[in-house]
Amino acid sequence: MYIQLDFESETPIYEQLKNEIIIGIAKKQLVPGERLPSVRSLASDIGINLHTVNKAYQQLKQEGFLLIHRQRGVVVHPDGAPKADEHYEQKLKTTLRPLIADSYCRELSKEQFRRLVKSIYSELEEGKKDE
Amino acid sequence: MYIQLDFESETPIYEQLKNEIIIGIAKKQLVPGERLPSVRSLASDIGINLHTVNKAYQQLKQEGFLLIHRQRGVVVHPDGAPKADEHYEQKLKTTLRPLIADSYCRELSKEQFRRLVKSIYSELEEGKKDE
Amino acid sequence: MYIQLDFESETPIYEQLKNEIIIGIAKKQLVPGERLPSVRSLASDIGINLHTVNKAYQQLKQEGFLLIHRQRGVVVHPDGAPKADEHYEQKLKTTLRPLIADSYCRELSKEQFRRLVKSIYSELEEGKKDE
Amino acid sequence: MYIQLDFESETPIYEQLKNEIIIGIAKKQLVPGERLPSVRSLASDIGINLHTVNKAYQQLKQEGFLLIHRQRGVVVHPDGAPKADEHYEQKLKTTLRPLIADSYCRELSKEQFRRLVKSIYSELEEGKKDE
DNA sequence: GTGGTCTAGACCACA
DNA sequence: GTGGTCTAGACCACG
Repeated sequence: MYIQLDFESETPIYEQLKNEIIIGIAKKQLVPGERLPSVRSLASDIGINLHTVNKAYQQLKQEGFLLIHRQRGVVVHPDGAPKADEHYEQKLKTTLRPLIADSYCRELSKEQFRRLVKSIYSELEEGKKDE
Repeated sequence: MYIQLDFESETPIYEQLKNEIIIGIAKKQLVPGERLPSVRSLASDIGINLHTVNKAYQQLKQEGFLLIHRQRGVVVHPDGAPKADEHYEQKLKTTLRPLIADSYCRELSKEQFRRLVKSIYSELEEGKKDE
Repeated sequence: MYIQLDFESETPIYEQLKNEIIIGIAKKQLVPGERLPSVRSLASDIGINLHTVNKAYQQLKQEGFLLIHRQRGVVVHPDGAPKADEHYEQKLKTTLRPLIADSYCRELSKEQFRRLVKSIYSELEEGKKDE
Repeated sequence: MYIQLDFESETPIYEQLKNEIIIGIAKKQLVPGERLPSVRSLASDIGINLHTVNKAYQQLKQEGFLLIHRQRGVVVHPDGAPKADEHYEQKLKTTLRPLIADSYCRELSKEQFRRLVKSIYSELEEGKKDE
């Protein structure tokens, strides 16, 4: 699994890292129960700070994506991530609204938006092969 | 036009304000050429600092949504926002990917996602009435 | 003589107006001794504030481009503008330096810059015809 | 690299600072990838407010001269500034026109102007030595 | 009265 | 220690 970070991005590195891991899980490149590199080794692999990796891991644990065992280290949560509920949908909607409003102002058509979303789903579902 | 801000949110106030304005433009509650409140009056209306409003205005000007007219003050750009191009779509895709991956992990179905997007488009298109 | 103002420009209107008049003089569309419209009429023609026109006229008088008679009104200075001296050249250089540095960083070649300057001189010298 | 500001000037401090940095880049006293002082240290060095420095940095980032790197701080953009295009040339011409018209009225000869421009190019190209 | 500039000082997120 | 955000208050240029 490749982890691509952009050090010039507005998005904090730990956020980017979280995203990459979540995408990895969505693509099934990381499967439930699978072990992730240790904080230390991942940090040195990517060339970032220990604390940064740790922050990403901790938050993903908090959100139910990862489990952190004392012995077995960090693993993808065997039961999968918590399921989307009403509250989750509302939050997602609040995030999506400004993005869609912006694209709407720029005259990106509904159809174009739909295609864009579809292409992302394809990426995720075809993802296993890219590993 | 109502502007609702969440002062507890992680999202900076000026970002929320930018979003509200963009949504207002998308809903056609703010029309091209229309004048926006002065930084001072809007700031005191919302109960925030004028510099915060100014930052939002400046960035929206920079992005092509607003114009600073020497006689009419701050106005919605008469020509509308810059049109979406290939680069814009790529940026949007990069923003959307982690959101979709996350919802995918949480087993939010494609159909549910589609409905969510559709409901946002409805909001925007019906928006004029809410004014 | 056409006066084109951009109300969205960073440049103050009175500055733009001054520039237009100076360009008019350079192009000999305005000749020494020629009378300019009154503050009042020019202001209403262009659709700007009296004070704005007045400010432009006053500064041009200060700089030696115009004469303001009580009876004859505002006229182009019969003796022409004050000649460039060493101090003037230094000031010009200070203004030009950042412009050239900027274009230099953007890899605009010396030759391109030279052509650009030349095209402006041509405009000025051919200007009489455009009147 | 020396930064000389004139606190009495009409030109805003942040503008002067931007100009100094651009000149520094043109002179290759600041090279692509090189790190700039932090807003705080530069501000205290020059004796101005950190927000003023920040404004200059932000605008230069926006214009493509600088990059904010999460690890290395503020750096000169590794790819150099964006290249001059047709639009840039037009903008430059608009800026140059009044300057040239003014000097033309004051009977500064084309040749004198040419020499002045040339001397600025020399400054820039010899600049490395002045460091 | 409008936006633009500048200062000062505080708190926070990030790495 | 870095930049990012927010507040507060002052002065000025512009129209």
